[in-house]
Amino acid sequence: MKNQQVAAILNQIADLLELRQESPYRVAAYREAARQIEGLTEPIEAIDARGELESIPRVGASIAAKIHEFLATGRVAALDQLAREVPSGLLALLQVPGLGPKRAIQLYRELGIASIAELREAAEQHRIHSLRGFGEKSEQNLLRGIRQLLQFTGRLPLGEARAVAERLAASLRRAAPVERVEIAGSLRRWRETIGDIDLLASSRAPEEVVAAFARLPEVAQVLARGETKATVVTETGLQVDLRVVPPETFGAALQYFTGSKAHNIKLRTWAEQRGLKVSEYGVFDARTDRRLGGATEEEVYSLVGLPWIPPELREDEGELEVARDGTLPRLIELDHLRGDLQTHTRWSDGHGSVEEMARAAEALGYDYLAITDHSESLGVAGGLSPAERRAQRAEIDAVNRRARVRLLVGIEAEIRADGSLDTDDDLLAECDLVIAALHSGIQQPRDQVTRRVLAAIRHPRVHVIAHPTNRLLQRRQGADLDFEAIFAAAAETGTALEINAYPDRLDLDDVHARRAVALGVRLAIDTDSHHPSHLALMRYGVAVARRGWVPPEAVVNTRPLAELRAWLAEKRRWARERRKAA
DNA sequence: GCCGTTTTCGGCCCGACTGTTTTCAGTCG
Repeated sequence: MKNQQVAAILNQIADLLELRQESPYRVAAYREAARQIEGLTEPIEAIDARGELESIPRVGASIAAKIHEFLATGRVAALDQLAREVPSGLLALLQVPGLGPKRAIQLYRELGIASIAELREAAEQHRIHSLRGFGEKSEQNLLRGIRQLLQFTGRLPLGEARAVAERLAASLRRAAPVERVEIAGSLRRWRETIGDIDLLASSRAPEEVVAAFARLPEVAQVLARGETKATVVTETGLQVDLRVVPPETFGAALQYFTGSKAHNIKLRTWAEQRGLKVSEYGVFDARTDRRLGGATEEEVYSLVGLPWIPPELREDEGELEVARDGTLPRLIELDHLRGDLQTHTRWSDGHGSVEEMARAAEALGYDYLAITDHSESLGVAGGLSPAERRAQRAEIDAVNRRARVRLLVGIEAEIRADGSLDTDDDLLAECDLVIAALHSGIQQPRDQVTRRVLAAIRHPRVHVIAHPTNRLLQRRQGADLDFEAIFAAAAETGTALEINAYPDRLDLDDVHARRAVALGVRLAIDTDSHHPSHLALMRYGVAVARRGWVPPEAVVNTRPLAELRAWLAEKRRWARERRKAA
């Protein structure tokens, strides 16, 4: 699947066009197309083979031809041509915060700077401040931008950023005269990785709020500070933007700063067609400039003729269109979950006892909890031998006799290199719930690794496929699975695919979850807890599901225990019927 | 370069902050 490579090439063309100071709309066109392709679940090779590249939104004849050329030859002549005209190091300069195409070009033309190293050297030798449009401050800012780039290049996983943002918001509520403080930006949309934190506050005394924000102990450095907004860096190198607005415009501001950019552009364009103007200050009559509202987000959407749209959907992936048609999906919520289907205890590599896990589940109000310690072959994770598993079952039975929550006897079995499971059928038969997972050989070629997962899906005892790709966010690429085949088999057999809520995994991701549900696949949202406190991570899995337009009825662990058991029995019925047919 | 319940051509969201300037360009989100 070459989708990410194609997207990278289009983004590269956009960068080069920007450095040549081509039309910003042309530049944006390439970036928009790249974004669309990043979000596809289907391999772009398959779309190209059908001759349907132009059916992808924002891909027209010109970009389609370049994609086709790349897939056929591995090169794009237009890109090679551009690359010859623009020194390669200039692209790297655009990564420096605060340095855009105009000044990057100027630095190249006037000082011959074409790499980050040369930029740093020139700034340190004070050769930049005398250029027209630059000054002492610009020179220092460039050095600071370089440091920031080198120290903190990647994006932060959602879980870490969320924790920092919630702490900062709470500190600000205590330290400043604010009515409200909310997390906005991609964090409010629960994107899986976060570039920076956006906070929005409402207050009658914005300057006091900005001042208090700049003084928070978590703040290491203030990058910019005005009357109503500030940008700071935390001790951990994370950038945080605060914006302060009066209460009557809070809704419009929250809507605006939540994004996404693409969602807002379309919303504003639609508003304009209705004779309205939408900004972070409210909704206005375009002709008279009279303000029509904006105290709440509901008001903003309503004035544009739309119902309120949940932040997780605001990616311009069709949500505005279904909102207009009155067919927004009903999304799953944390409260819908009745239990957790993947957890580990001290018996394998977890850190809590069966009893402690049960208590934690009861504290969350769950009806049931599956204990799914690793099977024997996963030695690194302390997998259980058959004898240990029988001893564990006795312990689970004992806890079940006194606990309010119902513990299910489960197992996380390994999918071996040949697609078989590492655990005997009779042991699987003793379990209430069988989860199968890939932990090794995930870098196998697409066909091979897909065949293994398909075999597990078709195994008569398997109920759930855990973390299907086994990716680790920003650390390990997941398996290159043929998801169309996986979804078809999962739908046919009634096997659930997991959305693993553990913040390092989030696997399935939002895009695949949406496609799976569209094809009738059932999902399970599990925390994969290795500690009683991990059960609370469920909200990250719910966020992925919501971003994937997943309704509660598509998720098996929203069901009451009796209905969950009925679903568990269905798979065995499917297997029996299949045997009969064969 | 893309796109169309205004348009197949002429648009393409809109405002804050910084640092340099004496009214604004560049950058960012």
